[in-house]
Amino acid sequence: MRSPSKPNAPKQGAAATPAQVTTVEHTLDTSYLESLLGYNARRAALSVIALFLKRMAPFGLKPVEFSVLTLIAHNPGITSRQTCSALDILPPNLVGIIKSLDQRGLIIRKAHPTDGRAQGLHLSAQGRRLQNEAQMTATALEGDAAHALTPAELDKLKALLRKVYQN
Amino acid sequence: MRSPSKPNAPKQGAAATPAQVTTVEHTLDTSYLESLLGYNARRAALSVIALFLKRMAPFGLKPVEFSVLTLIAHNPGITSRQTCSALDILPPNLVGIIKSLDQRGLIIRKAHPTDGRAQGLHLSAQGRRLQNEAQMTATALEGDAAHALTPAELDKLKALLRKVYQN
DNA sequence: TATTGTTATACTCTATAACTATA
DNA sequence: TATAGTTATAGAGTATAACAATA
Repeated sequence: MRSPSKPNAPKQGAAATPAQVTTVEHTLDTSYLESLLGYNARRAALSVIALFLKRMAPFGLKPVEFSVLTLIAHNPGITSRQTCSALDILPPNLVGIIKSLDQRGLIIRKAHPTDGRAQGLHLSAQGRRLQNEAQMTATALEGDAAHALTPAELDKLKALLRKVYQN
Repeated sequence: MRSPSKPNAPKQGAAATPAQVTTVEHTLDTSYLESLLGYNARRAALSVIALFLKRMAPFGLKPVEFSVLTLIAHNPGITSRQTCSALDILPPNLVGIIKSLDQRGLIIRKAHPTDGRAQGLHLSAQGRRLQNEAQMTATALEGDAAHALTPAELDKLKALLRKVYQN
């Protein structure tokens, strides 16, 4: 997470000391790194995810688990393989997640109607309830994670981000 | 990485099949996830970083190593502790990075002028050359990572991202 | 022959506790 | 007493190879 411990950011009231700054003043030059898309995207993502983790803790859901649950909710009968493609997860790494959600009684694995190898994923009644509450929490979190942005700016930001990673 | 294997994205030419889609058509509904800031920020960050990793491989630099090297280049004499704060890295995790850069002859650790516990970090001549080339590569990468965006959109995106994680 | 779900496994990243030497 | 750098270590996340069952 590493959130509540960042006493950085150039204090505005810092009376411009001439040249030699021998004191413990954190007047570091990070301007170049802050000009890079990857650096900014990663820092922003970690910041939002830190808040996500805190708010989702009561539901026992980490980001990927929420994504999987939400994907199943909106696509009943989806297979593991499709879930992997959609979320860019490797199949071996999804196995444990699915197993965990299954053991918690949140999802149900049914035999696939046409493909004997695959299995369709569905939410249980309990899973539907939890996903519904979690989704409302995630939606409410949006404004808080980007409290420095106007709603229009937030929409613009998300649209630009999608243009970066889609195709 | 997980880049060269994403045959997702709703194909435009897909003739709208009525209702029952039993074929292996990946018409998954990911619209809700794509409405979330955290999801979009993470996907975009991973996409940019994947390209970064590829382009920086010739220099033997991973994102964090590049960040550390660049921070030292622009702030000669910076301490490990300051580096940790600026990049949101935990001290134990920086030790190995510094040690590696030192053993590669890219940085030099000098005794801190006033604090006997600390040590100032500096680039060697070789480190300066490598950082310079890597920085030019990173700058050139910007446009390619966000080829779907105009230069103005890219600037706007980075400004919005900074507003999310700063303060 | 190719694909789905799976196991086993390795490698990286991130996090906590505790030590030493200096302040 | 607090801080800088460090060690050791645990836990999460991410990656590859290989297998059985089915297509």
